[in-house]
Amino acid sequence: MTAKIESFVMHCGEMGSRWGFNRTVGQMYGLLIIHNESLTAVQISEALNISRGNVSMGIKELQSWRLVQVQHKPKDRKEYYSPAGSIWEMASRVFEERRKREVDPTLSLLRDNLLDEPANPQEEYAQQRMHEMHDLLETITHWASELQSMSPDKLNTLMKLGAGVSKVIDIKDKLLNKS
Amino acid sequence: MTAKIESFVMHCGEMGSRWGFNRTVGQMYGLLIIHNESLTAVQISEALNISRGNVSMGIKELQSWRLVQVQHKPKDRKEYYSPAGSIWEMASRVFEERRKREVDPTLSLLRDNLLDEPANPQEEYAQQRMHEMHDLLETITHWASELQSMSPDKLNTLMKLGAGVSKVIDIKDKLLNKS
DNA sequence: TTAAACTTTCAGAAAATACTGAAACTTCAG
DNA sequence: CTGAAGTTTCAGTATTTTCTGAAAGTTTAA
Repeated sequence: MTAKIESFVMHCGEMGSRWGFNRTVGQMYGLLIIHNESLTAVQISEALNISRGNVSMGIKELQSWRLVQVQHKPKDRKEYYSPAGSIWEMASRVFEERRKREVDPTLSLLRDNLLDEPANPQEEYAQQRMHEMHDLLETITHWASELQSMSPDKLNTLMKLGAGVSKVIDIKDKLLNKS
Repeated sequence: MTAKIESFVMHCGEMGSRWGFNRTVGQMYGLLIIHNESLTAVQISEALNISRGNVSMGIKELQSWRLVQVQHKPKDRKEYYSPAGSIWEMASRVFEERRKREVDPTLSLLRDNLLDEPANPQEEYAQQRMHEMHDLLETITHWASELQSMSPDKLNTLMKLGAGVSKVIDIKDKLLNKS
């Protein structure tokens, strides 16, 4: 590993926990991303100086995020790991998985809590706030999944348009009102 | 605290670490959100059964996220804490702070790493990937900040439109091409 | 079958993180 | 000033999370 590659891998380690996994899992993922060939568990454990068992657990974790692929080579029993999909897909999956872990449970708790009638003024206030949270999270989640269903191309156009969408929507409204 | 309120507060605690802070900070924030009046440090520590010192640290943390406000009441030296801003603003701040903590450092590392020429084919490949990551993160960050600068109203319209934006943009393109 | 070449699991150790409570600090009324 | 009423800090402790390495499990070539 050259210095530059190492700095990237170590950075992924440091950021790991902020991205939703732990240090070694972050390093492993970073390594797989910038390495041009798929790697075996032993290669990973040597490159990062971690135990073989830890690599196994880390791969499992990355698989639960749908971020790694396993390959096999002829005449070779080892498993070869590489990142699953393009950079775009990776970002998309991290985003989606985080939504599942960070938002969905809350949405479901809020829904449950909002089912019963408030028993006193304090609960009424609490429910109001929960209602606001629920609606906001719902809207955002729904929107996010719509965006993810768009083609990368379209999405790119949209993003490049930036706050300009607002104008485009205004134009649409005007057209509709005229007719 | 009634059972329903408690369940919400405890949930915030459990989710705390996934949202970027720790259990008690999550609970504290949950409590402040659903409580209709601002609370003193002692009230918080009693409600959550945590030490006074811990409350102080937690408030500091929440302040670093710009999520709590301090108030004072006449004839009273105590500090009263309440959530800063509407639910919308809270979501927006959490989003923004997370971007700062989770994306900005990586963007800056990538930028640095991309400054020097690759020294060998391996580094060349690595830089290609870093370039892709950089561009993607840059685009998303830029877009996110543009969105955040839009008024909540406009943003809401946009979100409700969902994947429908795509059609609106198509229409715009056709109009432009015709002229 | 067997055994070599792998992978996975998991109990216990190590490391990181969070929490307590007492001491230090701050502010302000008298 | 003084001291009462508050807040903050931080060393030490408790808790949680992560990591290791050896044992158990799996797969396959011969």
